[in-house]
Amino acid sequence: MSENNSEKFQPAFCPIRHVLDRFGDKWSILVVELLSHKGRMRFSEIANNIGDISQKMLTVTLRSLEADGLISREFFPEIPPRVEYELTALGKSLIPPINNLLHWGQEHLETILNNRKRYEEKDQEKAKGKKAYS
Amino acid sequence: MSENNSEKFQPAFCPIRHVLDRFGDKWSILVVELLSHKGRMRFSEIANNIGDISQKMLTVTLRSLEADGLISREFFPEIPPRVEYELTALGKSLIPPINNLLHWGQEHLETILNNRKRYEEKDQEKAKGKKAYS
DNA sequence: CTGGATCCATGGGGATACTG
DNA sequence: CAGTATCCCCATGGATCCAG
Repeated sequence: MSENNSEKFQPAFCPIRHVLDRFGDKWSILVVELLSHKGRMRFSEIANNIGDISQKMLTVTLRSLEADGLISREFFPEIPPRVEYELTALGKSLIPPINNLLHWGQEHLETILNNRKRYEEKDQEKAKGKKAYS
Repeated sequence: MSENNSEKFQPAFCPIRHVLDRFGDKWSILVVELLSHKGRMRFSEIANNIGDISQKMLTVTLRSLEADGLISREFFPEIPPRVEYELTALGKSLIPPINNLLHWGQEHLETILNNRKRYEEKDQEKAKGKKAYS
């Protein structure tokens, strides 16, 4: 009985965990979103558009997205070399759900920031109250 | 001109970054998802359902979700004490976009895992090829 | 230009002990 | 039971140098 209560959130069973592990990093979703707007892009283009990503993290992110089949990588053996990235069909299928989430974020961002601010103020009051006692 | 190219992904300008910062951690989305299924839950209930979250991280996660106004926290001064968490209206509004993303994940998880596997194999072949040369 | 390889600092997050 | 406080480790990710 007690076994049946803990059904589907235990790490082993649930695919949700895989998804969250996949997009839990700061950059993956951002890169996908970026590529969805600009289409085909070069390495340095992506780096410049994001601004504050190190080239190491960009490389790692692109590799893992490529490994999952979300983006394609085309290498041009020119001098200087050129590499272009693009969303695959699978990658494109990810755009709608991502946009939903981002849209929700834009819609509620102000509310959330206000909530956060109020919460911090309440926290400081409590801290004051404690200090007044001692 | 060159300024106009880098429009909206720079950290300062874009609300997307706030969203990603908010949900970039491993646990927030999982807790929201869990609460959306079970409704009102106690601290230890959440911990048990997730399984492999430390009580520290659960506390931190719950606090930040509460700070953003996504969940409500009710404390019962009994002995032993009891605390119950629940999604707020704002928190509930987050369920559909999250479910979309998770649904996408479930649908494509197998494909992704296969892609990843094939990618690793290709990687190993390349490594072998290199060694054969030297 | 596009990375790979390495070194290294930071902080996220676990383990443990303690409190109300 | 539901945290808080502390210590501490290790992965994440930045900086730098090197290669094709």
